[in-house]
Amino acid sequence: MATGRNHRPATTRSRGIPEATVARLPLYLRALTALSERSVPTVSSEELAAAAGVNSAKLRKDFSYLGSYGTRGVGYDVEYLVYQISRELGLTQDWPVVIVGIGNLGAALANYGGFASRGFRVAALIDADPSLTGKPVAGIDVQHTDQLEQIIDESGVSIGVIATPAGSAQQVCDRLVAAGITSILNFAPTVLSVPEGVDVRKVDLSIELQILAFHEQRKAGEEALGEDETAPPAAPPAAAVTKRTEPGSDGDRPAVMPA
Amino acid sequence: MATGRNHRPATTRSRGIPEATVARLPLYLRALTALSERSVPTVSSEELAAAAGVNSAKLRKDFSYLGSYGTRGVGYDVEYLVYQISRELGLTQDWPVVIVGIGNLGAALANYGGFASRGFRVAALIDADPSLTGKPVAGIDVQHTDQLEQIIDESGVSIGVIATPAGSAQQVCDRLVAAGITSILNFAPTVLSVPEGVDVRKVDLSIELQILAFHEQRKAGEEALGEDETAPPAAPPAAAVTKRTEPGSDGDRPAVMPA
DNA sequence: CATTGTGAACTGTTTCACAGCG
DNA sequence: CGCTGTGAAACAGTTCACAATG
Repeated sequence: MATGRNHRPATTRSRGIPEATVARLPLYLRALTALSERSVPTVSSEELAAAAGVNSAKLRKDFSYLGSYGTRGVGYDVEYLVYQISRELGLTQDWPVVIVGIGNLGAALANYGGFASRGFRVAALIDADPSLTGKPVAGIDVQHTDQLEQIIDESGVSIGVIATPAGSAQQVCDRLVAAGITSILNFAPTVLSVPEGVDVRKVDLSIELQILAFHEQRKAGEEALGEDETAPPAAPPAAAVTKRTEPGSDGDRPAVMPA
Repeated sequence: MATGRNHRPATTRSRGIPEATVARLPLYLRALTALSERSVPTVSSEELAAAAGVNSAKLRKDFSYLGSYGTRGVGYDVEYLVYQISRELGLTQDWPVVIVGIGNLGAALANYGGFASRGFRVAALIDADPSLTGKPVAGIDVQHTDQLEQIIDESGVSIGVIATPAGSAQQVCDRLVAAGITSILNFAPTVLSVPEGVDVRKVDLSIELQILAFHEQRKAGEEALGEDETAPPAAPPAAAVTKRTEPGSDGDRPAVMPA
């Protein structure tokens, strides 16, 4: 899900390039990089699409927003495309990143290799726990939250990663924003509110699992419907007992379509 | 990003409920749970929407797919909605999960609290490194990959989390699927291919950062325009010249710096 | 009479299908 | 001829705006 904004026009065709396309560029880039390493000179939309896990029409449409970088009858020049997409994504420059919250997750992120691979560089690690201060994680000394503003100011970071507990996320976010950060990757399970102009993307394990559970449940229900799953506990709308759009007399029973 | 399928009809209105809506249910559930803990009895679409970070029309539309659970002039009964959404998401049942790849990330996931909170239970931890076998992580002994099939068979797990290096992800995926797993949450930076009927969702740090970098770059470019941006900096498709690793002395010049 | 529930309009995304071109 | 690039059609998701109603 592309968050980025909270309300606002939302999907605003960034710079002519649709959000959905932007979200796929990194995927293409990864596939292209692999081809490049194998010294494959050109690739067709069909092949590249397969490698990236999308269909070829979508890929061609996506590339068409970047310009006409292919050669009809031949395909795309791998190196050239790698460069164009990198440039488009802004990966030809260095992006220092600060990670706040060096718990299990924060440490894992700091150690994550793919991090450094594409122009991203961990510029600082920050945590509120004084016992961590000065300790090295992934080769970088953890600094104390008190220094947050100063660190951001000095390192010129514009991307912040929040890996703190949910309870402190908004506070950390506010400080990051006040200090000049304009892009945030949030791993804390909370909705962050930020001022206009600041982008937030979130990664939420528990949400992903819940979505999987939803589909998993459907699969189970399909093969053996007539299931009664869990009891019909829950109280009805309580108070005025309200009605029940009532799709079936037994009320609760899920399954049946909403019709 | 809502993957789930690789090709296929994609967004298939699951059980009448649009994918986009399903993806937001966990968000509503979280906000509702917080209200419930504060013993708030009812909530309006406006209030709940604000807490979940969406707009109220969207929220009402989303809820309308679940049924008519609100009361006009009043709002929604918090407890009742919590139950209905939980049931819809399949969270009224227990979902054992197996995590494969107990490196920094896998360990962080195993320790992640929000994991257990909503019906998800770490049933087993698996890693290919023999030196980890038998060692406890988050209170659970790591088991060796050799046991994978047996573990899955015995624990009746249907959701698998892949936190291995990219190189082994597809292989692990294949084994999980062969052993009966039908939902996979993939943290490895690779496109997994799975047979029809298996859901895959991916969480990819580096992709999220690249998307942020794209927007960040635009912001930088905006404030200092006068930029020609569309300029044909890099080399043209290089008809037959191919290779370009060399972007050109000046062609390189990326946008201004983000400061 | 505040607030839900929802048709209808709209905006964004995907897919189709084929003209254009190397 | 093969493959790209792209209008146009189809589809999905969001927002509007208001009638229905507890």
